[in-house]
Amino acid sequence: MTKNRINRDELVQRLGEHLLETGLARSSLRQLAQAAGTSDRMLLYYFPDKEALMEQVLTHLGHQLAIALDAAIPPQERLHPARLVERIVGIAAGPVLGRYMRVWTEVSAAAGEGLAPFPATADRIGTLFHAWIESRMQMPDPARATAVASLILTVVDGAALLQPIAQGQIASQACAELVRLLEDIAH
Amino acid sequence: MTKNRINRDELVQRLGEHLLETGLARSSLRQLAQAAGTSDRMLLYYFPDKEALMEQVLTHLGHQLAIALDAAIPPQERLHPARLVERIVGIAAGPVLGRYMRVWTEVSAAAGEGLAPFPATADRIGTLFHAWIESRMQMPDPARATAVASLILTVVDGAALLQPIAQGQIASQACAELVRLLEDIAH
DNA sequence: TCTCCATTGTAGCGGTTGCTACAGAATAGC
DNA sequence: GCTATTCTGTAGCAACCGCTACAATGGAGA
Repeated sequence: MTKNRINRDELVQRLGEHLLETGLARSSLRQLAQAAGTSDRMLLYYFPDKEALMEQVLTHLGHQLAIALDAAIPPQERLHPARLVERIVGIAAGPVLGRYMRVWTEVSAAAGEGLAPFPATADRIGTLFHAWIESRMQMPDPARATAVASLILTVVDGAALLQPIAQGQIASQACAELVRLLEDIAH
Repeated sequence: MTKNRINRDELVQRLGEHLLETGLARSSLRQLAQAAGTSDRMLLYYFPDKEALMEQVLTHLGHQLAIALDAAIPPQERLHPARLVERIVGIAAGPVLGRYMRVWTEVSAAAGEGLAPFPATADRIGTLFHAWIESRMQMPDPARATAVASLILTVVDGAALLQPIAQGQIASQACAELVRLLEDIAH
């Protein structure tokens, strides 16, 4: 039928890349367009408005996150909570999850202020991340597993938020201390 | 000498109140001015620019936070880490710290993007909060006390960030699980 | 009363924001 | 080739942003 010059999916991918690279604050329609190699006019041709654009790009980044996480720890693998935290911290220091977490803090903060479409998007991605952590955890008691997964997610997010403070010392200390505390959980 | 119609300190206080109430995102000079009962023109008479204004208002909020914390747990009191977390969570649910945490997540996220003056301000307030937690903690080993304080601060901040997700369930589960884990630390 | 200076209002600057009207270009199906 | 539809560039809208020029106000000291 139609033969788009620029594939719409590729557009979303480029926009996501720009978001990861420069953050939510520096992402006006014109800035996004320039980064993707088009014009703001075209962005509003492919998407009804900026809100819808943002939602789709963030959803795409969510899928990308899920893929990266599954690649780092395959679905059948189960880890002791302490080992899981160590692995996640290792991933979070890398280039993939590291850039993602910076954007994620901005999205969550915007969600806290109720700015559309961030509340709904943040809820989806946060829930996804939480479910992934829980699914990779080796823990007999399922209820406890949910609670521990919540703690791990909270520490990882808090660490991302505190990254710019005290040269990241507080964040890394927190992760190390969490590992120490989780060590005593029964295997 | 000069008899200011509107006291400058009261101006800072009103601006801080507006920040707590409506967040960083809805705080243009005109919006701030209206909330404080003046004009944007006057804000730029009292402050050299918006950056300086923001820095002073956030510093004021930092002092206000310190006072609220000291009032909740007096300086000579020392608590077991698990009890301390319970107390902080109780305070954070209240009207004073609750509103503050919402703004704090925005400030930290902006600091992560390097937008002036937030990196410096976030660093100061984060360090202050961390020192306060450590100072209220009863713990023989000082090095461990620093690490545990980092973990507590990280969980509290992460919980604030995750507040809008899953109706706050993840955040509250995380705090409860942290208390459980800290319970085993020697008194 | 007069002068001086801190304070304030009015108006507007140049720039950015999200978004749109309109026309032209390209590309399909026939 | 013709037409209908899809795509895209140009130009600009109204609203907002941080900030400023300029003039008026008003109270205090002389």
